[in-house]
Amino acid sequence: MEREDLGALLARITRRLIDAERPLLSRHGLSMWAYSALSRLAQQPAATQQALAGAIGYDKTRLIALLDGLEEDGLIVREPDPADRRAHTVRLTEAGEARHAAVQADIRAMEDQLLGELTAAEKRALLGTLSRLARE
Amino acid sequence: MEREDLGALLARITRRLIDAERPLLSRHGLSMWAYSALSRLAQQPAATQQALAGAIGYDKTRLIALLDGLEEDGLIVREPDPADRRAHTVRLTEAGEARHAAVQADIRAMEDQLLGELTAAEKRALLGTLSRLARE
DNA sequence: TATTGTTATACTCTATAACTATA
DNA sequence: TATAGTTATAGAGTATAACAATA
Repeated sequence: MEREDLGALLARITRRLIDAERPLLSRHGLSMWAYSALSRLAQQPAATQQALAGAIGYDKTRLIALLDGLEEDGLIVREPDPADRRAHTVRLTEAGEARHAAVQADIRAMEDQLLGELTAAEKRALLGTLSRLARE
Repeated sequence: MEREDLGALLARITRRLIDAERPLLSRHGLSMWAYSALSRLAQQPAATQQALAGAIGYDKTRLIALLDGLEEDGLIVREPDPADRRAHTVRLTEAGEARHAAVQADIRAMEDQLLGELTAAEKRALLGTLSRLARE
């Protein structure tokens, strides 16, 4: 059995993908973590900043500065939760939704090119299996 | 199309895998990069340290301290290349081979458990597709 | 007493430049 | 002059602890 470790395979592919995403993101003025937060918020607003941090696997203390920047750019808004005044809800603005959609379109195009050599069935199988593994 | 970005999927799975590997590696007294270097050297010795750094995607300046530690532990040996006395070849010792084999066995077992819910055919398809994507 | 958001601090990791010895 | 290995230094990224406001 001369195969590579699964972790080594995934790490190499992930690194390639990140290298390809970096210039796309920087062209839109976003860091990787900023895009990660926007993507999460595009699915659903966050009830607390801590929940958002947990959802994207980021640290709550580092999230502060990240959200500060996104808010300054008008891409998100923080609003105090009337029910619990310690907490702040976080949601995308219209500009934030537009920015996220534009970046995601670029990233999907890049991914499609990378997966170009796969057949449609292979692509479906890959994405399906990865989704299952990620969900657990 | 409500799927997640490929990069986001891969990053999540890779992080899960790394979290699962960390305790295994530390039980064997190895860092992630140390294991990465041992894995590469188990495939073939390195003609130069720079070649090894390139092969595992690490920085040549950071590789120094890593190899210092591995050499001190008796897992690798550096030998000056008689043909070019600037260069050092790097290869595993017997102890290095044994250590690598032991760690890899643990990691493979963990991976198999993680992939446990997949059928044999799905596993083959996944590893095959990932290998192709990693190779390019 | 516990939790949310926040700040400050220390620590680790990574990138850059420069040195030496060879070629 | 260019390259392999090395060292030193600066910068970015990350983790830990502590604080104020609220529950």
